[in-house]
Amino acid sequence: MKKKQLQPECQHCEVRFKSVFCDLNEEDLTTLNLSKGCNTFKKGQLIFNEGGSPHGLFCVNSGKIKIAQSGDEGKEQIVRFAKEGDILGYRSLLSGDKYACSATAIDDASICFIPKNTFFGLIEKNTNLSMEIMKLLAHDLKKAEHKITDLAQKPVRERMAEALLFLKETYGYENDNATINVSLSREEIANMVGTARETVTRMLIEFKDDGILELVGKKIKILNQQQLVKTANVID
Amino acid sequence: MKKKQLQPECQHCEVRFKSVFCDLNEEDLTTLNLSKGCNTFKKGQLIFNEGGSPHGLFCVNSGKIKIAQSGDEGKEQIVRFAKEGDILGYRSLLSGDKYACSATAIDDASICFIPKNTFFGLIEKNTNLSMEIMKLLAHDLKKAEHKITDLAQKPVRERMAEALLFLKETYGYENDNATINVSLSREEIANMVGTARETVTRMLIEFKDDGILELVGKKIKILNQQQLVKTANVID
DNA sequence: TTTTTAATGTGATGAGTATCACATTTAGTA
DNA sequence: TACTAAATGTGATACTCATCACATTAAAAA
Repeated sequence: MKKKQLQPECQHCEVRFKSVFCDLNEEDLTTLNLSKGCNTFKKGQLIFNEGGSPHGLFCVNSGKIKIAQSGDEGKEQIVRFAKEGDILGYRSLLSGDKYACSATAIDDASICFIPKNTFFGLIEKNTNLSMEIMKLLAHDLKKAEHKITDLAQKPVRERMAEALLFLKETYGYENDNATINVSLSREEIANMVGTARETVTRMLIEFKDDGILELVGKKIKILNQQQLVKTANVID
Repeated sequence: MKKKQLQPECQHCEVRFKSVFCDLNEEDLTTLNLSKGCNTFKKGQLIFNEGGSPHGLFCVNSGKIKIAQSGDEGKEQIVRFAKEGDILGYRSLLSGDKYACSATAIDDASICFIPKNTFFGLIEKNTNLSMEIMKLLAHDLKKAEHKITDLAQKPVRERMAEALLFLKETYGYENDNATINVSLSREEIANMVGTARETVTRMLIEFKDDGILELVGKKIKILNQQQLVKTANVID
């Protein structure tokens, strides 16, 4: 029986090349590897909590994560998602704030933790890493501002369609090349779109009746992507 | 008669200390000064346009600027504001995209332009500058995600109150220590809050009737800040 | 399995706010 | 100054979508 590799090495990390650490040299990689720790999280488990102090950076080995903040009367608002190769907690770490969001596993996940000092040390040495982080933040900001415009101006039906396309972009398809590779509750979808759970149910059924989707439990299969794009009414 | 200083020097720039360039050394400052150009913009004038290619960074000497994108059916959505000491166009420049927003002067402005190469050169040399940019982006992202949650969950009245507090934070008061130091049309306020022009009118009158505000033309005077904060229903 | 709990579906109802149409005021221009 | 255009105010109306209440189904626990 093969021994379970609880502490994978950064030098041989498969997802590193998809990450901001893709260009690190051997020396830095060793530093990173020696100071990092790896943990597993069960589906539903909290990774970090809104209001807490960041002590480092999380680096996702595998699994799916939602990043959300609590709004009016504690209602969850999902603002981002993460997957393997993504990092978590960088926003708060860089701005020096407490966490403005919490991160929760929406699937079993394996996540490394990189202490604050190690991370800042790497940034200081490594212009390329800084650049990657800036690109990441700039990309997040673009997405966020696009979402602001959507929320302010688009009806639920369009936002719903756009959300499904976004989930497909983020997590891809299952083997059938049609089913979105993530399971979210209707409520989570609502908290992502900015609507009520009941409205999500109704919209999904509408889309199904229009022949755009097929629904099997929490799984969503896209039957007519073109129609979905049209429904989303996206310009870009 | 004193000669008009069309090309102010970075070395003696008053607003530099409020900016991301606050820690630049003399050498870098000279580089910056030699390659930069300075322009004036009239109220209403476009500084850069959504869809255009960024060739550099703008640095605001004086004036007030709105950063907006066009959403559904071309409707303007204001996503950020800028003032003296702020930089413009960094998001697109860093992510390598075309401009996702346009920037327009909402007051006569004086703005320097820093060529792309100069800026990236400075970033490469200057860890501290990178860090400042990262902080800036992280801060913007935090604000944007907060706004997402607001738009998704709060009623117009609360968002309206929050917008007024935000404008006061950004541009401060006039000499009377009560009037918000910026003039926006009702429509611009609507495009900031994510509501209709008519609703802005009604909300402002509501606030006035509640004794929270005084309205003189486009100027808004805050009479009862405490009540305004309560109305905004902000947690943080 | 049975029992319990959570998640989802469904119809009815109403609140919040957009939209429309037009009056009125303000600002810009001749 | 008068004239024109733009911005703002105002009431009526309509419509999207949240909310509530409850039925139904699925998942978890006993």
